[in-house]
Amino acid sequence: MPTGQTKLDAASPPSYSSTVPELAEVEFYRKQWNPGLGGKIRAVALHSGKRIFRGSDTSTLEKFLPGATLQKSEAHGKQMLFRFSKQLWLGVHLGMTGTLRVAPSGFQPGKHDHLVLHQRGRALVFNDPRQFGRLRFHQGLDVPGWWAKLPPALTSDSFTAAVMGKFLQRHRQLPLKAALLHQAGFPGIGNWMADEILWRGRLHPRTRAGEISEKKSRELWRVVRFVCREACKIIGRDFSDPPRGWFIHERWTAKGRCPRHRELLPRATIGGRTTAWCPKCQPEPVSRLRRS
DNA sequence: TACTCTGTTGAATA
DNA sequence: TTATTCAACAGAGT
Repeated sequence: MPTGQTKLDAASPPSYSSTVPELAEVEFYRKQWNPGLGGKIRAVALHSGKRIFRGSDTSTLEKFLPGATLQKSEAHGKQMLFRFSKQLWLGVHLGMTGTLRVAPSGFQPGKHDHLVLHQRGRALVFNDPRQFGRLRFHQGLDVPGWWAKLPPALTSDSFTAAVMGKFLQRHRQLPLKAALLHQAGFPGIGNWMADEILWRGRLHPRTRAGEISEKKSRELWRVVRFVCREACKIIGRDFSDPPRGWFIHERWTAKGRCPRHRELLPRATIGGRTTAWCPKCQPEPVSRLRRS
């Protein structure tokens, strides 16, 4: 191995600090099972009774999935849906610590490998130590109801500035940071993406969602689109680092500095999550200052 | 050893 | 109806 290289295989965690799956990371993990597309499931191994399967009957999964063929997969925000023959579906949410990977045949599941789909020549593995994720089994001609009801994907044509504006108005009292984390309006946005978006939009994370001007709202919409598209291109492809100059690189430690002018970034819990911002680019909203 | 921190979702509470 | 808080969980760090 060349000097200075970390020991990483193809499906290993990212080199930057976020291991938590958001929009782009989910897309990356979805593709990890691609080698199994078109392949028949020969056997299933799972940890029944684990929280990860909440709401699903694992015995029917064990009964019906063997013999079925993996046909297709899709990602939508933080959700994934795997379609099998025989009208079988597997919904996957990675939570905070979930991953998908391919292992060699004969794979022996470890403590946190809660689901293993054995195919000829390989095993499709779902691993999640903390089990904040979820596996949902569904039988039926149509996609599961929860999948059909997902809000417009942020990179799709149906996520318009008007749709976003309406959502912000409905939750006008929420700090923008909390609104961006709301999966019903911004499916796929997580903590680092929310901070990245607010920094680029030059909006303080505590700004109330209903408080921003039409113009600012439109800018925010453009930034949401940009960050989602770029992240999918960069991270979603092969888990590469976003380029220098992205806020993501600075927001992890107390020593982070604004990429624009090296201002030290304060950190606080906003919307229940650790949040970093630049006081120079993202001034505190006026209405808040008056109130306090 | 014991304690804190991590960040997602959904249930409970206000 | 919407906003806020907290439990679920496991491991790394102090």
